[in-house]
Amino acid sequence: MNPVVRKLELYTRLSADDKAALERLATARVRQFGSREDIVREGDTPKDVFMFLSGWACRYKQLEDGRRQIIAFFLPGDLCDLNVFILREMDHSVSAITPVTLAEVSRETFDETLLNRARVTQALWWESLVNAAVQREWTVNLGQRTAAERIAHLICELFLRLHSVGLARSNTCDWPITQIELADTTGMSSVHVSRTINELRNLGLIVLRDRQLTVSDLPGLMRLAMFNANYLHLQHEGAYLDVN
Amino acid sequence: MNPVVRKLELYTRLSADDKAALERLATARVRQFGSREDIVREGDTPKDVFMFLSGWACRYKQLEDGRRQIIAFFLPGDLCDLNVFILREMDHSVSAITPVTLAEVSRETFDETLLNRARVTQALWWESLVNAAVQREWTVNLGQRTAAERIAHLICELFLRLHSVGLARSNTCDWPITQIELADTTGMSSVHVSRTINELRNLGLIVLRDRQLTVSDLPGLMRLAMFNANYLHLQHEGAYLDVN
DNA sequence: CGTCCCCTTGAATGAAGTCAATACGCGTGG
DNA sequence: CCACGCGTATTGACTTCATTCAAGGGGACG
Repeated sequence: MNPVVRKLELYTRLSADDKAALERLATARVRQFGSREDIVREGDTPKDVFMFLSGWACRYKQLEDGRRQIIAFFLPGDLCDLNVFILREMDHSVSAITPVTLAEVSRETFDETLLNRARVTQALWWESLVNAAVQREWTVNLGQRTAAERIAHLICELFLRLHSVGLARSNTCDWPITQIELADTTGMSSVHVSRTINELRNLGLIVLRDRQLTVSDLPGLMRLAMFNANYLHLQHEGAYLDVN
Repeated sequence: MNPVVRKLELYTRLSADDKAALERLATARVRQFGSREDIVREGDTPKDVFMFLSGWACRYKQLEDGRRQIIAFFLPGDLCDLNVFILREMDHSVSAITPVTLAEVSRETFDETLLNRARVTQALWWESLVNAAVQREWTVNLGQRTAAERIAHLICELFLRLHSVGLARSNTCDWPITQIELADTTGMSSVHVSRTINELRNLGLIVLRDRQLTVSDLPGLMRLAMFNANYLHLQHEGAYLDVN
């Protein structure tokens, strides 16, 4: 099933018609990007909404002297800035981490298709409010948590997010990000990321190898990270669907 | 003039009628909060949109063990989460820094009044996209910048934002935040904030006393912080109004 | 006039970064 | 098939930056 539909259905019930409309949007203009390829660059004029269908991507910003901060991860089912086109110019870049498939939807198509579908519109707002909440939590993560807590927190978040779109089997999921990318995400050096991951391994919380992550002790990891899932706002109308 | 109107006019031209409508919203249900008083608390059910009319406020999150991170500042003219009511529960708190005046607008009133005012709606989206961009920039700030750069960057941002709503006279503005709050914002200890501010003073970049900030050398401060104002998206349709 | 909060400064400690060497896996091309 | 190079991960030693602890000063306010 289309991961965007799957994700929005987490929040609200969609009619068959709603789903079909979303499905059409997600199949009309599909594009592929290679691993580590830029999808949009800072300074570009924003044109389309992106619906991420497969693979991992990230938002990032780069300082003049080369320091780079990853600002967000896009997983299948995620959407990118419903209203960017209001702004004249992108203030950040988006890049593929793995090979990525996404659907581009023009502003016009997007508006026409969804404007009078109240439930879809509401679900889209929910999605973008959750994105904002995630961004806030990342601020807390960088500002207050220690190295180990930061990494642990990020792992909890991504694991739960993957779970919510069916991309984690029991306690295992893909983990395509390198330690360098993890460093650029958590604001630490890659050397220290390596040491910190080892710490988590030695605590028996995770197993990480061959780009596969196993969370051996999710409660323990959450405790260490002081992870409170409330900011993901999974307690919603459609939550009952989680069981399926 | 109402700072919300002033701010939205930065972006787009509003008709006299639009302005009057906003003015009505901003005067109907006005509330006052004392210095350091909580305005909403994590866990509350979101009800209203807030329009900040005077004073400074902040969003913050607190970890179980007491560590606190300030996530955003609200200045006069700022709005708070147009769509929060979609979410069941607040995932963060909002607190006054100085005495604060704000207008509460219920979801219904908000929708009724603005839904068919296209320019106002667009301006409100612009406002919330800029908020998101600010949040992203804070992520970069915490993740990549050094102590001095962080403080310098924050000063640049707040100074420009105050300027854009007419709350800075030439190179001076109010600076009501304590060093402890600055520490909770920049993820450092208050001791180190003190030292870092002294560093900026000694470089001749700022003068800060009696809750008044003077930016003696804005270009220098921006250079130090690697401050790029693009994320504030001030290059918009209504920018010509800045001259007045 | 005392108390509380905020700011400042010094000295000791601790966390994370840098530098550097090594190891491993993977793909490419000889 | 093996050699090579490249990107990634790991580990140790050292340095740098920021925190913590502690003490003192100053202003606001009851």
